[in-house]
Amino acid sequence: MKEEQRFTIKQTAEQTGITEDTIRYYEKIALLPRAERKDNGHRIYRQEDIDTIRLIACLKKTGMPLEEIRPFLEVSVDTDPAEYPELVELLRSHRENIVSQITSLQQVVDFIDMKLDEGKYRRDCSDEENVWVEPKSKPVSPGEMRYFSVSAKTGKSQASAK
Amino acid sequence: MKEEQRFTIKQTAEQTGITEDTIRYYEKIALLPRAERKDNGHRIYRQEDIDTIRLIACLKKTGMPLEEIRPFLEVSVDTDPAEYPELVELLRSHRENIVSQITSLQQVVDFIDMKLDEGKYRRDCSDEENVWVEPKSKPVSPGEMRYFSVSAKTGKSQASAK
DNA sequence: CTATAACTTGAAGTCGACTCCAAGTCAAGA
DNA sequence: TCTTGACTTGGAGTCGACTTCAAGTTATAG
Repeated sequence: MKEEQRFTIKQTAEQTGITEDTIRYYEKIALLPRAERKDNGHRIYRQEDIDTIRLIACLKKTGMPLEEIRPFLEVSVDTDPAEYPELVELLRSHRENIVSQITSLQQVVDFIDMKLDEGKYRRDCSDEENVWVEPKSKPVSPGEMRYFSVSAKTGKSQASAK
Repeated sequence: MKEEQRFTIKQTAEQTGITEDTIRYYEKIALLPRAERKDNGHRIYRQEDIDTIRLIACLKKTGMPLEEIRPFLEVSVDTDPAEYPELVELLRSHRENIVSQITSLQQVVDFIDMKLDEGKYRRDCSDEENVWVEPKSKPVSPGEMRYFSVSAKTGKSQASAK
């Protein structure tokens, strides 16, 4: 009934944006489970594996080191996290981290906005007992930061001003 | 009229959360300008320097590599960025990066929330042609992500479940 | 039959960002 | 005077995360 699609490592790399080498590396350090092999020894991946790799990529983007990603992969497979209270704690705690990271990022955006539309003073950027400059303009153009939908622009800009 | 306060490297480290070694390292790679010295050769820092170091810390938190931070420090001192159009471009472009990073983080928060309040399915996390699971709960408890004020909790949680 | 492409493996190399070390200077206290 | 502490320097070492390499296998195309 189900004819699940299989992918080569190359296709997988293309779909996830993670290089073949890196995928093999993740397998080597057991971040990914040992992939199934064809008779000739070549790795094969299914959609599920691709999702996992994407999740890794996503967590990595948030600056999470590989070792911290590990437990997330366990919880993310099929488990009901309620059965693993320590994992729930982990999730909560990382959620806090991320929310605070978002705040941090938001401050940088504000800093940039401030610079962009006046370029005068400058304030600090600590997170304890935070004294931030008064937001005289928009905190972040509210349309741009709609939580969902990345607005199909390729997103990949790499600072490059000579 | 102004009696500007000076700080030792130790005090500076304490105030910024960056270690002395790292501060010296930043000076070594010229991310920070060579600090003034006392007669005995000891470094001295003023508030301005501390602000700069805090800015570095803040940008680092956003995952920006040191080399990319460099141009930000130039613009951040006293310059009106309008005079440096390439810097304006850099700022805009990094702003885009960050906004997209925030979206990415937001997705992780959503993933976690989803896991936390059901732990059933699992969706991917790519940013091109993004198919995200329907947000059945709050996108991120809206109070928590108030752009300003990190709500004086120490913010420093480090995943640690045995 | 041979060459090319797509993979495999284990091991070594690279790079960014620290982090540590050894040796030295200087000032103040017991 | 000796010791302690806070610093200085240059250089070496570490660590995470790749990235590259060399050598080998297998499948298909010319």
